[in-house]
Order: sequence, then C-alpha cells, then structure tokens
Amino acid sequence: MAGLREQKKAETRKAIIDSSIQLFTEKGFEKTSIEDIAKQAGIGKATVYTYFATKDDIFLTFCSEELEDAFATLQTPRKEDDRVLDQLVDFFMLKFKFVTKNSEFGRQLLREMLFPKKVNNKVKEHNQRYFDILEKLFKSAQDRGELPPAQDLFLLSVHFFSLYLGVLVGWYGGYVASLEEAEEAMRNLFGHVFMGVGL
Amino acid sequence: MAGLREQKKAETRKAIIDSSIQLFTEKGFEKTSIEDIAKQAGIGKATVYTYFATKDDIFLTFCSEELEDAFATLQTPRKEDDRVLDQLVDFFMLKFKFVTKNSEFGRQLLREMLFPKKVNNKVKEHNQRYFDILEKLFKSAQDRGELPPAQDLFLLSVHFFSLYLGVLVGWYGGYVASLEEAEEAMRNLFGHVFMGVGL
DNA sequence: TGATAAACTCGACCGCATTCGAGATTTTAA
DNA sequence: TTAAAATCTCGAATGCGGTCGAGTTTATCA
Repeated sequence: MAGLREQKKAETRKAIIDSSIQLFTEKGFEKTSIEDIAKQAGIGKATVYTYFATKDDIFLTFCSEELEDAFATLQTPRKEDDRVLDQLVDFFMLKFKFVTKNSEFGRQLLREMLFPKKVNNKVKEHNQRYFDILEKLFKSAQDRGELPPAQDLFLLSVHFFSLYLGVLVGWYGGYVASLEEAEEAMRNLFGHVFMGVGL
Repeated sequence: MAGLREQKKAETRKAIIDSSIQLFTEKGFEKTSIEDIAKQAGIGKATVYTYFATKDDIFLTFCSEELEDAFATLQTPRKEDDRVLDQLVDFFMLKFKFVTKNSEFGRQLLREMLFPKKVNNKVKEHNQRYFDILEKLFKSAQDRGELPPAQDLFLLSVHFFSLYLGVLVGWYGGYVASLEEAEEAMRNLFGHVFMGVGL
C-alpha cells in the first residue's frame, strides 16, 4: 500500500494542530506544554517535533487557523458610500480588536510575525492577503476620485500598515488605554496622510 | 558602618551588568545562560535574581548601556540647512543602522521594547528621550517655516516613528534587503506625510 | 555589647522546551 | 517473500530559566 505512511502522518499532524488549538484557547500559549499537546493528541512528546520544529512554529500554525475567521470579516465589502478614511479605520480597527482581544496571544503573535527569527513564508502570505485587500480598497477610492490615480498603492498600504503598528505599539506600551483612544489615534494619524502636514 | 550593604550591592550589580555585556557581546543573548553570567560575576545563580527579575530585564539594562552611545550620535546637532525631511531620514537611519547592526540583538531588543510582557518604565524613558529630540527638530522646522505652527508635534513624532517601525518590520520580514532600500523606503513614506496623498 | 530582626546568598530543585538514540514500523527491491 | 534500508516513534536525558528555603551576614536598638 503506497500512501499508508503519508496518510498517518497527515492524521497525526491534524491531531497536533487540533489539540493545540483546543489547549491554547483553553489555557493560553505559555501555560500549554508540549507534553499536554502530545498527550491530547495521543502521541509521544518527542513525536511532536517530527511535525513542528518548535513550539512557536505550532503557534503560528494555530494562528493561521484563527486568522481565517478574521479574514471572513475583513473581506465583507466595506460600505461603499464611506470615505476611504473611514473604511481604513474600520479595517484596521477590526485587525486591532482581533489582535488585542487576548493580550498575551496578540503579543506573542506580533512578536513572531513582525520580528521572526528567520524570514517566514507563512507570514509573508498573510501579509500579502492583507495588502491585497487594502489595494482593492484604494483602487475603488481612486475610481470614486478620492485618491489621485498616480499613487503607488503598495507603498500606501505599507504606510497605513505602519501607522496601525504604531498604534499597536502604543497599546502594548501603555500609551493607548482603550479602543476609543486607539481609534482616535488612528483617525488622526491617517488624516495626516491624506492632508499632508507641510505648508 | 552605614552604607556597607549598599556599597556591596552596587558592586555586585555592576559585576552582573559587566559580565552580561561581555557575554552577550561574545556569545549572543540566547547562548548566554544565567549561570554563565553568575559564574563570570563570581556569585551564585540565584543571587542574580536578587538584582534582576528576569533574563529579559538584564537584557534591557544591557541595552540601556549600549543605547547611551547611540544617543551621543543622535544628539549631535543636525546640519541646520538641511530640510526637515533630510534630517528625519538621517535621524531614523541612524537608529535603523544601530538596531540592525546585529540582527539577533536588534530583534530581541525590538520585541522587548515594542511588545513588552508588562508596561515598562525603562522603555518609556527611552522613547521619551527620542521623542524629545524629534520635537526639538520639528520646532526648529516650524521656526524656519517648513512646518505650519499648528501641528501636534507629539502626534507627528508618533507618525514618523511608526513609519520607521514599518521599515524595520520590512527588514526583518525580508522585504527590505539593504540599507539603501531602507533609506529609499523611508524617504518615500516620509514624503507622503509632508505632501499628503489626497486630491 | 548582645540578641533579635531584616536582608542577602546560593545550592538544590522544579517545570518545560528541545534532543538523543534505541527499538518499532514501513518501504524497497531482488 | 524477505531482508536490508529508510523512516518514524517516544521514554529518557539534557540544559536552562526561574523559585525555594535554610543558612549566613548586616542592621537595629535596648
């Protein structure tokens, strides 16, 4: 029988992911040990390392599954009559709420995604999907005449993403204490970009 | 004798910091164990924890010492005839070079500073010093008429800081591969802010 | 000064991520 | 079919961050 091993491996892998999702959700990342995961998945502790290089690696896979839900929300078409500024604030506040919903979870995720130990394609794919959504949003703003057609939309995406990061850092650093403050900061910062601050 | 204990404590503390600086520099953060540090400082492992709460805490103190050097450079008066945009690029490129000089060091530092496990005053002080420099820079730009006097300078500092973060994330994510690319990205993003991208 | 309190030190210990390596299982090929 | 090669499994061992608590040193004050 050809694929016996392959099939088993796939099953075991799925068992590890499922167990991780359950335990991370129940007890959080740091409180869940590899042994817990192994036991829950019905395998030996060392076997986990055949499938995932490190605990962080499992975490990122866990996040992928979680983030799928977020995408569903993020991709629902924005209200068309909103200004692009409002759409952007909506978009990033959704991300913001998702990431900060569980503080420990968000911190871990951000550390891994933004400053990974080595360049990580899983992360790149995620970012690409976000940037695609943003570019679509900007394109339709151009069609409505809210944005000049000459803008480099990727760079613009990076710009707003950076501002979103800034607000997140403010949150984790204790400068931004509530969702309201976060939204206000975003709106002000985003405003700069459209109006410019020069003379 | 009154200050005997105080004095000893100060000496021990200094011994820990010196040992840490030496070992972190020699072998890197992750390869240096608390036991290494203790041995090098001539004390017991557990004693280290009388002076520093966690290994991360030692790391941040280590960084403070390192960052002092950076401040010396950052505070040399910018060339007065530069445009504020050039001054900003200079300023943030210096920070950028400093942080990315040693990739592992920078990653660890950024993770701790930007997404700390709990709000950290040491970090806040650092940021305050940076923001002070930036605000001074903006003020003199206002005096020269390069910036309208009504701007909220703190928010403006946050804005540029966020863009700097974005470039750093690009670096660690493998999108920005060289210092030249980093500088170009910064210049373009900073440009947005002054000109605005609206119609 | 002496004795009680306060603070400091550190070897031993704990929990956990990660690695080792010996044995079990599956594949390959004759 | 079968036996050697390749791959997979997992209990045991390792190394490290962090804590505990018993013993030691210093401070306090009658």
